[in-house]
Amino acid sequence: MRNKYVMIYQEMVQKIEKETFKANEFLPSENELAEQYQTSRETIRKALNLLAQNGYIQKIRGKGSTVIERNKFDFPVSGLVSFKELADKMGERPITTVHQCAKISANDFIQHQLKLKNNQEVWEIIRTRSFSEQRVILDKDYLIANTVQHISRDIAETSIYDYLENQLGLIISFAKKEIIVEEPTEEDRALLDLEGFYNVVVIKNYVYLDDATLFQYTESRHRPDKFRFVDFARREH
Amino acid sequence: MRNKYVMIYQEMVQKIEKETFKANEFLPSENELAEQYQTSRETIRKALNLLAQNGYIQKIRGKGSTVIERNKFDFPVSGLVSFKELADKMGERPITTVHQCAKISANDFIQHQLKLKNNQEVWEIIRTRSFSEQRVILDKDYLIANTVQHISRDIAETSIYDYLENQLGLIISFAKKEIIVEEPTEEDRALLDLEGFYNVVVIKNYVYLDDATLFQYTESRHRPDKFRFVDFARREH
DNA sequence: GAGTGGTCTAGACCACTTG
DNA sequence: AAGTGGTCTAGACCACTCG
Repeated sequence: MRNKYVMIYQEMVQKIEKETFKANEFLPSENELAEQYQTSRETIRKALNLLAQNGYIQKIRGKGSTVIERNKFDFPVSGLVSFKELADKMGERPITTVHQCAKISANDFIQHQLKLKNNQEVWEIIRTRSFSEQRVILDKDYLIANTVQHISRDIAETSIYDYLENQLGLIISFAKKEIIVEEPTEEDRALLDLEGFYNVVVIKNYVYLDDATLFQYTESRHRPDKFRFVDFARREH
Repeated sequence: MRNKYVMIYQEMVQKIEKETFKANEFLPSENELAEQYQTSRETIRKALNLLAQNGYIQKIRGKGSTVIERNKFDFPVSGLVSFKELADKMGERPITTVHQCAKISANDFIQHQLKLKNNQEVWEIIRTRSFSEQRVILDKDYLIANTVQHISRDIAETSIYDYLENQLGLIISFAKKEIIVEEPTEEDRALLDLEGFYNVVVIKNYVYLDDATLFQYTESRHRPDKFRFVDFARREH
């Protein structure tokens, strides 16, 4: 409802998903779109750039913008998408079990990850996710207690992000992720169903707010058969 | 030498890396930069948007743009970066061994991956990468022969991408990646040093040209201890 | 109220593709 | 030559932060 170019972007996403604009066809030209939407060409171009960034269209100089064929299920949209997010989109909701949800004094490891001074407090939340009765993902979250005053078990069971963004009004701006493979720890063995598996895939996630402060460190530890990431990336030139 | 905003972007990247602009400090305002570079504010904004997208700066409304602290070694720059790319940046160049480099008729699997008709030809290139005398990465590349007429063993040994972009003038535009963990195949066991390992990490990569045509499918198969991906991602709002 | 980044405009010139 | 997307401009108004 706010920005014109975001609204145009969203409207065009709809048209692509509803196949008003079909894959491999050309969109109307920028001048035509500017006319249709009663706006300037630069505003249309902002909308088209969003579409291109998110893998909906490919712009071709001198010709026009074509709709990229996308496999709805394999490549849901833009950017890095984890197994849990993919499962959510498919309607397979995991069962979440909260093992720990408490304010603690950060240990050395967490101090280092979150660049904290001595004895700062953090919320530690440890959860497992089960699909078809198998505990396959272990999520360990650490949030700086100065920024997040309180988290209840209920919130941990539903959605922390929803709480942070919609209740507390925090704005998450960017994240740095690292993906590696490790041997399971004793904790992994205890909390996940790892019989017959020799590795876990670990996604380390450093989350920043809109003032560029680091406020959360997360480790998401996956059983390897339930790990899958997809990514759409434009090449830099 | 080309676009003003790209030149400004590159110049500012230099200044950030040389710490003329230091982490957590504010850049000059957009108006000041427009003045300095003798250009319009919109052009400056294009440069700043590139910096923001690539994780160099964070823009804060009403305040200014601050330089994001980046761990040079852990998070080299923007987007998804693989183990091999990370190693390259560290100056640890792997030794490449070419096992196969031939034009073949696509089998069912490759036909499906590259969405080919019957009996189309592809270049099949199979290579291993060794670090410290250990063969840890197996790269299997398939390129549509209509687009790429010829590839020599020499090219496969050095850089295919350099050849495609600089010699053939192909423009690679975007890619879809999928990362999963599998049990090693017999081929993996034969070509990699996998003693004591039970998994390989597989990165499937679908590469598209600037006219949005799919022209390459790659599988990069990593020994799990030599797999590492890092990613910088902005959150969509 | 002064300064910041965010959006939007109307117009210009360019490089590229196609008939 | 006409149409396309790519760049650039100079100016406008807005929402936000901070003293």
